[in-house]
Parts: sequence; C-alpha cells; structure tokens
Amino acid sequence: MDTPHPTRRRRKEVRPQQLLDAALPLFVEKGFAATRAEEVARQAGVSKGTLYLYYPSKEDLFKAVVRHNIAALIGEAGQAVAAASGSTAELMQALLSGWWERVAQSQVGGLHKVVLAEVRNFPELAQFYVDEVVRPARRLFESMIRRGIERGEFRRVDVSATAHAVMAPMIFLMLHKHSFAACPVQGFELDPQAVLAAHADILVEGLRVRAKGCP
Amino acid sequence: MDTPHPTRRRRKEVRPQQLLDAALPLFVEKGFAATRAEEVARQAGVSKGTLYLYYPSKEDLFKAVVRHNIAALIGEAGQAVAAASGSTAELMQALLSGWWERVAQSQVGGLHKVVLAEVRNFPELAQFYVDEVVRPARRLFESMIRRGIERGEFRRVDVSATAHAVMAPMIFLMLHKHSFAACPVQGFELDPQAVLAAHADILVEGLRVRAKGCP
Amino acid sequence: MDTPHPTRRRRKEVRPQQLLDAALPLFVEKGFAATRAEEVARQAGVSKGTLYLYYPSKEDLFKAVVRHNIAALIGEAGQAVAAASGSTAELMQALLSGWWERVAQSQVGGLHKVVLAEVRNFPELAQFYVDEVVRPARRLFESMIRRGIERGEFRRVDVSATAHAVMAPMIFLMLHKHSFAACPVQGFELDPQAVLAAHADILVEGLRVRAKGCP
Amino acid sequence: MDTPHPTRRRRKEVRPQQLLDAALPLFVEKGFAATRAEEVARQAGVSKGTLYLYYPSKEDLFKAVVRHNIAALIGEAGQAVAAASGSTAELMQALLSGWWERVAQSQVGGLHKVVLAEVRNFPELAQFYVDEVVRPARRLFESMIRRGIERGEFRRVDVSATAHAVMAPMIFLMLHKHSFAACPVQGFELDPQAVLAAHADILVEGLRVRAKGCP
DNA sequence: CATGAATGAGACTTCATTCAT
DNA sequence: TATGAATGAAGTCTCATTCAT
Repeated sequence: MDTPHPTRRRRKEVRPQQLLDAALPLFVEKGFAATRAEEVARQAGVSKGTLYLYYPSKEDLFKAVVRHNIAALIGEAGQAVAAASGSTAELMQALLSGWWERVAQSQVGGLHKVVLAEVRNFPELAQFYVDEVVRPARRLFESMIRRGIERGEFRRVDVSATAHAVMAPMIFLMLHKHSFAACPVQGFELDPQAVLAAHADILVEGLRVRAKGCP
Repeated sequence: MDTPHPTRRRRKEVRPQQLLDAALPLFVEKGFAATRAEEVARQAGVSKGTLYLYYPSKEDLFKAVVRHNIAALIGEAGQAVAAASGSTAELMQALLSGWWERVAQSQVGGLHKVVLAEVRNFPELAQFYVDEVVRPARRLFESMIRRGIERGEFRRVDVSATAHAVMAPMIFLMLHKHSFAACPVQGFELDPQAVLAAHADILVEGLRVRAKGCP
Repeated sequence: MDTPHPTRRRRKEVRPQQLLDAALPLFVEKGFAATRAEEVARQAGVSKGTLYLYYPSKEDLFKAVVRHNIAALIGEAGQAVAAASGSTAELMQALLSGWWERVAQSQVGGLHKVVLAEVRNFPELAQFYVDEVVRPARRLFESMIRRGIERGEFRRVDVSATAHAVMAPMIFLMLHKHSFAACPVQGFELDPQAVLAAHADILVEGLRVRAKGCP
Repeated sequence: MDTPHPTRRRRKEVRPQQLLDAALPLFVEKGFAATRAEEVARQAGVSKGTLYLYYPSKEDLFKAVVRHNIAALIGEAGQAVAAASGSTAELMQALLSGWWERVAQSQVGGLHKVVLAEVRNFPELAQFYVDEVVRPARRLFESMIRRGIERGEFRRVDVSATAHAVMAPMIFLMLHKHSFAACPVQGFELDPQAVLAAHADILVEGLRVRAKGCP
C-alpha cells in the first residue's frame, strides 16, 4: 500500500529485462516448444516460480521477448527510409546492411526461425509475430521500392512481389545463421557477406532503369 | 529355410513405404520433435510396435523419409543440367520452375523447414540432410552458373555466393508455403508465382552481360 | 489389426475395474482436487501412464467412478418401488434401509460428499453427478410418496418438499459417515441406526392419515 | 515505552476484522484447501505478508473465522431455549426458523460445508469446529427435546437420535444452499422454505403425544 | 512378423510461506 | 508494522520406447 522500498522497486524493474535476456538465446537455440521454463529461470539466476511471477505463461514470455527486441528496430528503420535523401539504390544498400548488422547478426533474427518453425503448432504466437514484425518490415521494403520507381530509378516492377524477392535472401541468411551455421554441420557453409554483396549487386543491376538504347 | 508366404513377403515390402508416406506429411506439419510415433503408425494403419520394427527410432524414420523422397529429385535435376543445350538463362528458368513444381509444391519441400527448425536440437539429423540434399543441390546451381559464365552469358560473379543468392528466394518460398501459408495467420500472404517471376526477372537482368557501351 | 491375444485382452478389460476400485476410496477420502492421479495408479498397482491410458483426465476418471458405482443401485431401487405390493409405510422402510445398506454403508455414498464439497470448483462434475444420481433418486422418492397419497395411506403433503425432507436425514447420515465419523474427531459421534429409526418413526407417524376423530 | 500512535493502534485492531471478513466468503465458496492466501489478502486490501503477520498459517486464519462468526450465535440460541415459556412445539419452530434466518441464510452456514468437505484432510480443523460449533448446537437441541418430554408434550423418544433427526434437514438445507444451489447446476433445485415447512410439520405431528384412544 | 499395454522421465504451472527491506 | 518478491515442492498430463504375448 505504501510505495515499495527503492531497492525492491529496482529489483522488480530489472527482473523482466533479465528474464527476457535469458529467454532470447534459449528460444533461438531450442525453439519455443523445446525451451524449458526452468532453464530460462536458471539462466536468469532466479527460480522457476519467479519467472511465472512476471510472465504468466511461456507464451506470454515469448511474446514479451518478441516485442521487447523488435520494437526499436522497426522504428529506426522506418525513420531511415523516411529521412533518406540520396539515391534509392543507396537507401536499399543501407536498409540491407542495417538489417544485417542489427537484426541478422544479433540474436533477434533467430526469432524468425523459431516462429517459422512452429507456426503450425502455435498459430497464436505466429499471428502475434506477423502483426508485430512481418507486416511492418514488409511495409518498409515496399515503400522503399515505391520510392525508387517514383523517382524514376527503378523499373516499374510488381512492388509487393519485388519486396519479397528483395527480402528473401536476407531472411534466408538470417535463418541460416541461426540454424545450420550455428551447428557443427558440415556442408552448408556460406559467406553471408559475399551472398549479401551478390544479392545487392544483382538487385541494383536488375532493378535499375537502363540507359536509352541499351537492352 | 522355405521362402516366406507370398502375402507375407509383399506385406513386408509394402510396410516401409506406407510408413514413410504416413510420416512425411506429419513431419512437415508438426516438425520432428512434435510428431508422435503413434500418430505415424495410426496414419499408416499399423501399430506402434510395427513402426519400431522397421525403424528403430524416430530419428531413423526421419532419415528414411528424407532419403526416400529426395533421391530421385536430385538425380533428375542433375541430368537436366548435364543435358542442357539452350541458353543458360533458359536453363536457370527451367531449374527454378522445375524445383518449384516438383519440390516446393509437394510435401517434400516441407522437410527443409523441419530440418532448419530443429538442427540445433538434432544435429545428426541435420548433417544427414545436408549430405543428402543440400550439397547436391548446391553443386547443381553452381555448375549452372559456371556454365553461364563460361559461355559468356553471365557476368563474372562469385559462383558460390551467387548460387546462394539464386536459391535463397526459392528456399524462402518453400519455407513460407509450409509455415505461414499453411496456417490461418493473417498478414504474411504472398503470391509465390509473382515472387518467383520477379526473382527470375531480376536474376536474368542482373546477371547477364551488358552490350558494349551500356552501363 | 488382429484380435488381441486372450491374456492381453483380459488384462485390458480388467484394468478399468482395478482403477475404478482404487479411485473410489481415494476420492471419498480426500476429495476430488486432493486426490493425486499417481496415488490412484499406485493403489491400482499400475504406473501413472497407465491410468491416463484408460482415462484421459482426472475428471473423466471421476465420472467413470460415479457412473460405474451408481448405475446398478438406482436401477434396483426403481424396480423395488415398481414391484412393491405391501403398504407404502413398508415400502418406505425398505427404501430407507436399502439405501442405508447399499449406499451409505459402502464407499459409494461418499461420492455425495465429494461432489457437494467441490461443486463450486468443478461445476461440470457436479452437473454430471446431479444428472446421473440426484435426479433419479429424487424421482424415486417422489413416486413412493405419491403412491402413499394415492392409496390413501399418507396425508396430502407437498410431494417434492416431503421427498427432500425424507431424504435429508439419509444424506446427512451418509455425509457424516464419510466425514466426521471417518476421522478421529471427538464430539460428533452418532448412532446411525438410532437416527435412522427415529427418522423412520417420525416419518411414519408424521405422514400417515389419522383415524377419524383423532387430532 | 510510549503508547503507539492512535491511527496505528486503530489499524492494528481493525486488520483482523478485515481479514476475517474477507476470508469467510472465500472459504465458503472455494473450500479450505482451494482458497488462496493471496486472494484473502487482496480482498482485505492488504498484502500477503500482513495476513501472515496476524495469522501464522491458513489453518489459524480458518479457526479465527470459525470462532469469530459462531460465538455469538450459539449464545443467543442458548438463551432463547433457557428463556422459553411457551409450548415446546413453538420453541422448536422458533429454533428452526432462528437457525434458518441467522445461520443458514448467512455465509456462516457455509463453514459447515467446508469442514465436512475437508475433515479427512485437516482433522485438526474439524476437531476445532466440532468443539466450538457442533457440540453446543447438539446440546441445544437435546435440551429442547428433553423439555418437550418432561413437560409431557413429546413422546418418550431417544433424545440424542431425535436431536440428530431434527437437525439433519436443517444441515442438509444449509449444505445445499452453499453447494448445489450456489452453482449453475440444473436438476437439484429445491424450495428451502417448503422443505423446512414439511419438516416442521412432520416433526410436530410425529413427536407429539396422541390423544387417548388414538393410534 | 505384429501388437498395443505399460512405463517413467520430464514439462508446465500453482501456491503456502518466508524474509529482506 | 507492512510489504511483495522469491522460493521450490507438488500436481497434472505427454510420449518415446519396450516387451510379453
């Protein structure tokens, strides 16, 4: 009924962060179903009960992990697109490498694998992820491509399909990083930077408007 | 020492096929860990015990499913590349649409999702899959790109990275089909044909050698 | 697919009985919520898993216990009423002592306590019990009282209310037997036979039609 | 050594009352085991810790609830019997309707259900309840019946057994009110007033001494 | 060959009680 | 006095695998 003691309050404010930080790599590594609540708690240095004090179920914990880790990213990227002043080819480069550095490189990107892997077993989780992550990301890329077309830099392509074609290799790399690349599996090695460069190269060449008289 | 009764023998030979046919869609739908052995047996019309008679563990069953369904596909595609006589752009189109029709459309493509989703929990399974499926497919695309370069049709790109950039959207579509698209999840709808067309278009434009004097 | 081996079949047929027999006294002693599934299994001499093989949840087990133990009783009593030829006072006596001997004395009567105790936490269970047990029993007593009135043996009382007034002490004794009497609690001892006799005495005296000129 | 601040003192004195008032309806609704300490505290507007400050365990809280709510009732009824001047039939009527109005109608009556339901899991609680509630009530009814016999109004019945037979329907109604009647369960509806009337009617008729020459 | 009853480790979640603040 | 974060034992239910028949 009184305001909680400062120390207590601080602890209470810090716990969710600790739990989310512990949960993210575990979810990414094992997936949703195979991640045990107790393990998350242990990694966070608390007991099983404490976890349930902050998140009433494993599903809620997962949603919190998604929201907590994605929110900022989408916002930043949106501003980057809105504030872009240079050529759209440059913007696209920036978007791709920004994604690569901030999303795919970190653990956050691994969440895509988790959701993709378990949509059919946990549709509600997937819907949440699509609403919070997929849709905003899609809008971002579409607006970027539309910008290229409007400014006469890109050919008049199918915006939605092209957005997917642009994102696909990014997602592919992201998935790869958190699946095959994270394991001692021989034979599916790839150099993400090189693939990224190849992809960007193909895109720029493949999308730009040709000079007159050129095929 | 007498030969088994004909019916018996036929049954013995037929069982594995039934089991594999029952297992494939279940693995694709639920993933490896979440697929219950009992369900596979029931779908195959046999008892749980019988399943374990033919496949000593769920892992073995999964490997058999992979091998049984992939073998032919890789072979066919290899021959198509070897026997190609037209332009490499046409060959690439053929490879992409062949893949789409035979792999991504059928249940087989779903296996990629399963493996990707559970590499980190079942590395041995993944290794098997990479050996049997990923490596051969990679070699195929690489040899196709190399052909394009050698014949002066494609620019001198990084073969391996480009192969991945070429395959990435295919894999992306394949994963999508068996995850988000297979569920009543709103907001991640896409038209695979259109994405495929956009991708092929970008590739052809992005890889081909330009006429002299053109940027 | 073949008919199961005789031994196996017999075992499968016997299990439910064993489980129900193990469950009844435990439910009666501890109540529904406090009875642990594992304890039921142990008492039945099987493992936890086996219990869930036959009854998919504790609720289902409870329902099976109710149905299995009550069915016959209601039937018998119904026939007793239908076949009665003597006076209704005698029939009532028979009904009361039949109930006492077969229901209240055995463990079955304890189920009433369990349901009554946990209606508000498990309404579905209670509804089931009311449908299977309470309603049939009510009908029985009502038809008995109606018989007494129609044959001019009983005063013209409110049939439904009187049925409850007749049953009430029976239920009371039944509850008592499985609660206070089953515990080392001092101070609520009572002699059921004596209470039963007092009750029957009061009933017979209280319900019968008086001779003319008598108050 | 100084006297506590007036507000403080008042609070200290008021807390137990708040807690008991919050606990009673919860115990009655859910039973002893299923009532959560936290819920009681919340309803009382205090923290979990405070509850344990006043009552060292849930059992102690329950005992306090029993004692706090019953004490007065028994006293009143005892005086009513001692001070009775009219016929014993009237006294009995008064006792029954007094009980009905003050005990069964209020939440207090629900405690009987709780104890009855959980005697076997918490014998100590039950012993406490019997000492504080059951025994006094019994004595009350016995002395009332004895009065009827001594004054030549009642037949010479077994006092103890008859007392139980008299109380049984009351207890039955009280239990019913707090179990089946408090739930959306169809099929065990009853009109307490009518049952009460039927019971009183049967009792008066069944206990009174007959005029000479009457059966 | 085939069966399917049986097992038991293990996962999620709840809650009485404690104790540092 | 009062708080409420933290604990951890306990309970329900699942499922891969075995083995007697």
